[in-house]
This record gives sequence, structure tokens and C-alpha cells, in this order.
Amino acid sequence: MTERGRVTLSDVAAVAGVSLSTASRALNGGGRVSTATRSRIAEAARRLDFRPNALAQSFALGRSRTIGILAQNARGAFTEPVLVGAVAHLGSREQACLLYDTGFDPDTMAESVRRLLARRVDGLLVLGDGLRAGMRSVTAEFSVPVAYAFGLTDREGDSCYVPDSRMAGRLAGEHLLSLGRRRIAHITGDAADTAATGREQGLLAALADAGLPPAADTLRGDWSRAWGATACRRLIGSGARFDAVFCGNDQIALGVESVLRQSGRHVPDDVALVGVDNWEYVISGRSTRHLTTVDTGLAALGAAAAAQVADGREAPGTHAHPCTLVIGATTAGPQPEG
Amino acid sequence: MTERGRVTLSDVAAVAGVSLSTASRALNGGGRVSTATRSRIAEAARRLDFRPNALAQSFALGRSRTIGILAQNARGAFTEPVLVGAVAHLGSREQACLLYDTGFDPDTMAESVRRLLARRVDGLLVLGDGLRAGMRSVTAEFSVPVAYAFGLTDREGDSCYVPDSRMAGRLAGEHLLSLGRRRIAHITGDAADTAATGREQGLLAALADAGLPPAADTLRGDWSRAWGATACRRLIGSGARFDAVFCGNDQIALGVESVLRQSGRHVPDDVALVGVDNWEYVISGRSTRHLTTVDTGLAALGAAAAAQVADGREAPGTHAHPCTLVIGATTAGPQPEG
DNA sequence: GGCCGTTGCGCAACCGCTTGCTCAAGCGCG
DNA sequence: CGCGCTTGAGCAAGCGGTTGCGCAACGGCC
Repeated sequence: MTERGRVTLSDVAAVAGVSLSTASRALNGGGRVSTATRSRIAEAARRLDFRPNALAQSFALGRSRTIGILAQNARGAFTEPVLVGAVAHLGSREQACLLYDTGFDPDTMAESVRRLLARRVDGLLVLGDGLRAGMRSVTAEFSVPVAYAFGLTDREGDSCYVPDSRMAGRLAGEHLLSLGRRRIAHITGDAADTAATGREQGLLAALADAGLPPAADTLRGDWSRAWGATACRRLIGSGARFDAVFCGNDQIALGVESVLRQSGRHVPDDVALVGVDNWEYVISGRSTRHLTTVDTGLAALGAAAAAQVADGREAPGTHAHPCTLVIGATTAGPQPEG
Repeated sequence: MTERGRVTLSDVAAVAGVSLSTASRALNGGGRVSTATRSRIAEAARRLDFRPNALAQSFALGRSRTIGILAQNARGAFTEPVLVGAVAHLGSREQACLLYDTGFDPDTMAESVRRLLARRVDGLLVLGDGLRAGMRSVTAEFSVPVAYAFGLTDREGDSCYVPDSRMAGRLAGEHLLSLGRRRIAHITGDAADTAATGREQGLLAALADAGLPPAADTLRGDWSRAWGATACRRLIGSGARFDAVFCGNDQIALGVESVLRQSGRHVPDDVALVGVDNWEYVISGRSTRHLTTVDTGLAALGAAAAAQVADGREAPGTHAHPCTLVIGATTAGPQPEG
């Protein structure tokens, strides 16, 4: 025993003077074992520094302690945080994960599903690539829990986790209103993207609650800085008066800010600015944040979806994941730098 | 057989009319099996759609098909891409991964190491948090391959993968020189960070090769946009003449750009600008990139480190991972928007 | 005091696959 | 023609646990 290898359960049993089965039952909490015997075995395990062979255990139990992850585009800017959040959470629950980056090809995806089944994964997390199109549901092909993050499926009742876009718009709107802004314009991205429409709805709802109309019709384009600049010029050119702009994402906000300054307007005194995505990272805590933005909480979203897969039993269905407001210089105080 | 469960190897053996052992050897390629028998078994396996029980296989082989990942800070802005690159690569090699996000506490780390050993991981990837401080080497505690990404260890001979900071500076410098810029200034972050010093050295080397001095002394501060703005004002105030600024990261570059414009200088005609990190994401391919930057290739770095762990046999030692130049509007052509 | 229910523990089967060893057959060479 | 080596294939052990079932001891109740 303990020759030069590991301590096995039979070592523990021998030391405790019981049989393998009793030792197993004692350590797993199940079965009928007297308190005295149980503690004797526990003590022996502790003394020997017994660590169960996870491989054998998994095998005997038929559970792999592994969660499969199917990503349509793991390297996407938005999927990365979701993925990391999920993987980190799984780690904290002692679950390994096996990631297949399938792209959008149904055949590759089907093949990956077969591989995961062969590997006896304990659960499956499917990572979408945003809200553009519904994913094909694979829930029925698995007997283990399946959840979807950052995307919706074509099947009712699947556990889907998506950012709460309406909340993002509402948070931004309410923040601007709380600063006394009354003429709020909205510049956003792709109208086909439900993130854009959700954020817009949230903003409009906040404005409606305050009894205010938007300062101008929503300007829709793409998600780029260039579009933000173009749209801002158009907004200025239209003659509309506005004291705040809610931008569909941070890139747009940067473009807008740039044009505002060129036109002689001061940010945030003349025009306050809010983006979405919290793309600006802060390395040291000292530096102040430039852009006020809404953090969509993607990592937490990934963790929540992972929790559903690993631990189960949140109610199935679509979960809109909350977001948070992050205040920066573009809505607060004077803006001293850059 | 095939009752209601899975197809097992004994089913295949029975169909092929051979013993379990022969079937096992035939499918694994090893042992001595005649070509005829081998193909008969392969055919049977195909017909039955046999998929080996990965759990049992792992158990018998003593390999978990799992790589441990020890991250000091998984949610760091820079570790995320490294992590995703690594996890994705491991997936393509059929390796699961088990992530422990330990923080910097040595005790937590030691406990995680023990857990990973108990789980019989096939390899270990340690994810640092940049180049600030050396990590404690754990290579000796494992009999399986260990690699370190995004950080160096306190032990000679470990397999470490870090970004090539000098190359980043050199690429930026050579690009600016190739555009005809001759008065290149440098604004960068924390002088204690080897990423900052490496990039600076690379830039200076490129300038020296061209027989040019820098346009001004390097300005060192932090990595923030605010510092970029401050430094740029200082640079202008110093009266130095310059037609390009290489910025230690993209945030600094944004701050610099903002001040340049306020001061009436045109980017890139009057002053060209290069950052580092490639922080600007591009959602649709159409939109043009704003900032010229150096992509440090963190995902590829993670993949390379993972490859070393999973497949082994690159030479051990420190590997400086190459980076690439990404051209945007701040060095190319006229800058139409924002 | 006898009977039955409960409790505590061990025996042995089993999970599905890998692999060392054994044995039989085939074949070339002296 | 016989010997020994090579080749092909099977037997069975073992990996390290889990678990159904059986058995013995014990205690309460009529």
C-alpha cells in the first residue's frame, strides 16, 4: 500500500479495519454505517491523505464531471466573456468542460453533438452568437441538462440566457433623466439586431414614464464608430435640439463624442453621452473611466447559464440577464482629460 | 447487447466473431492483428455505430483527457482571450479543461494543485496576469507537461509563452517609418511593466536602424486614456516637433488623439497614431477600422501554450509570441469619420 | 422469552476496456 | 523432415471504485 503510487480506498479500509464497501459508503455519506465506524474511516482517510481517484469514480458513477460546450463562434468579441464566465463557474463546481467551436455548419454541429454524447458529458451549454437568429435546439438529443447562452432557440421551453436589452436602455434613460436631461436622442446599430431594438424600447419606456418624447427619431445604422460620427452629424444637421445621446454601443458613442467636440459642444456639459458594452477596460483602479456605459454582464450571464447546466433547477424558459450602469466622465462632473 | 443502452466493445467483438481483446487491439491500432481480421472488426464497429465509452477508456488508460488550467485572474481583460484561445485549442484536440481561478493566494493555489493532481490531469496550463511579477513554478510538482502563458516563472527552463513586446514596438516603428514619418514620439504606460519597456525598446531599435532619434523623451504614466491626453498636452507644450506618436496601448492612443484634435492637428495627416492591443472590435466586416494598432495575438498565444501542454515537444524555455500590425484610419489615407 | 424489524457491515459482482501472457498455427531454413 | 521463430488471437487479470444482497447482532414489543 502507498507503494510509490497513490493511496487507494482499500488502504483506507485496511487502516480503519473495515471492508472496501463500508469505507466507500462511509465516505460517500450513503448507506448504513454507524457513526463510530464512519468517523474512524474518515479519520483514516484524513491521516493517509486519501484522495479518491476521480477517474475511477467517474467511471463507476457513469458521470464524467465534464460539461460540453458548443460554441458557434468562441472567438467572438461578446462570446469570450460569456465563455470565460461559464468556464470559471464550472471550475468552481469541479466540472471540467469540453469546448467545440463548431461555427454555424449544422453537420459540424451534429458531429460535435455525437462526440459529446460519446464522452458522456454531464450537461451541455450552447453558446450562441448574439440574438440575430434562433439556434436549432438540441435539448431533445440529450438526457442531461442543456442550456443556451447568448442566443435563443427554435423551441419553446429551452433554458436560454440572454442579456436584458430593454433594461440596458431603461438604465441609460433613467440615468440621463436623473441628471436633468430632457432632450435625449438615440443612435444605434443594426435594426435587425434585437439588441438594438430592445435597448431602444427600454429607452423609450423610460422616457414615456417621464412623460417625455425622444429628442429625435432613432438613427439606425451599424455598430461602428464611423456610423456614430455620421449619425451625429446628421443629428446636428437636422437642427434638433438635444442635451444627451444614448448610443447603442460604445463604439458609436466614441464616434458621436468626436463629432460633438468638433462641433464645439462640450461633453458632458452640453451633451451627455451613454454607451453600452463597457468596452473600456481599467487596468489600475486609479484611472477614471471615460465613457458612461451599460455593462451587459456577459460573464455573469455565462456563469448563470453554466449554473443551470451544472446544478439545474432554475425554471426553464428564457432568462433576461440584468445589466448594470457604469458611470464615467461623459455623464458625470466636468471632463478634465482627453 | 444493445439492450437499450450503448454499443459496447463486446458487441462489436461478438459481431465480428473475435474476442474482446482482439477487437480492442484492432481498433487501437496496436498489437498484432491480421489485416483481414482488423478490417472485419472495423466494419462491425462501423455497422453498429460503436463509440467507445470514453469514461472507461480514460480509466483503463489512466489518462483523464483533461488539462488543468490555473488562472490567477481569469476575468482579466488580457487573460480572457488567452484563455479562450487555449480552451478552444484543447477542444480541437479532444481535451477537456478544468479551470481554477485561484487569484494570487499561494494557499489557494496549492490546494488547486492538489485537486488537479487528484483528478489526474494530463497536463497543466498556468495563466499569469501579465509580466509584472514572476510566478511560482509548479512544474516540479507534476509529472505531466506544464506550460505557462502570459507570465514568466521563477525557474529556468519552464515553458513560458509571452507576447513579443519588442516586436510590437518594432512593427509600429517600422510601419510609421514606411509612411515617411521621421519624428516619432512615444507615450506609454507603467514603467514597471515589462510590456511597456519591451515596446519602447522595439520602437527605439527600429528608429536606430533608420538612423533616427526619437522625437522626444518617452513619456511614462499609466495605461489610461486620461494619461494619454495629459501626456499629449505635455508633449505639445514642450515644443517638440513630431509627426507620429506610438502609444503604449489603445486607450492612451484615444486620449492622445482627442487632444491632438483639440489642438487643431489633423490625424493622420499631421500626426499619425499607432496603439497596441487591438481593442476595437469589428462586428461587420464593412466598417473601417479607426485606430491603427498592434494585435498582440493573445488568443494564438493561448493556443500555442495549450498545444505545448497537450501535444508537447516544442523546446522548453521562454517563447516570445509574435504580434501583427492592424492598419486603421489613424495611419492610412484621409480620416473621413469621427 | 420468542419473534420480527432494524441496523451495521462484508461478500462479490460489475462497470468497459486494456494488456501481459499463453498457446496454436504457419513457415523458412538447415 | 523437423526445429525454432514469427505471427495471430484468446484468456484472464486488473484498474478502483459502487452497490445489491445476504447475514449476524441487537433491541423492542407482545
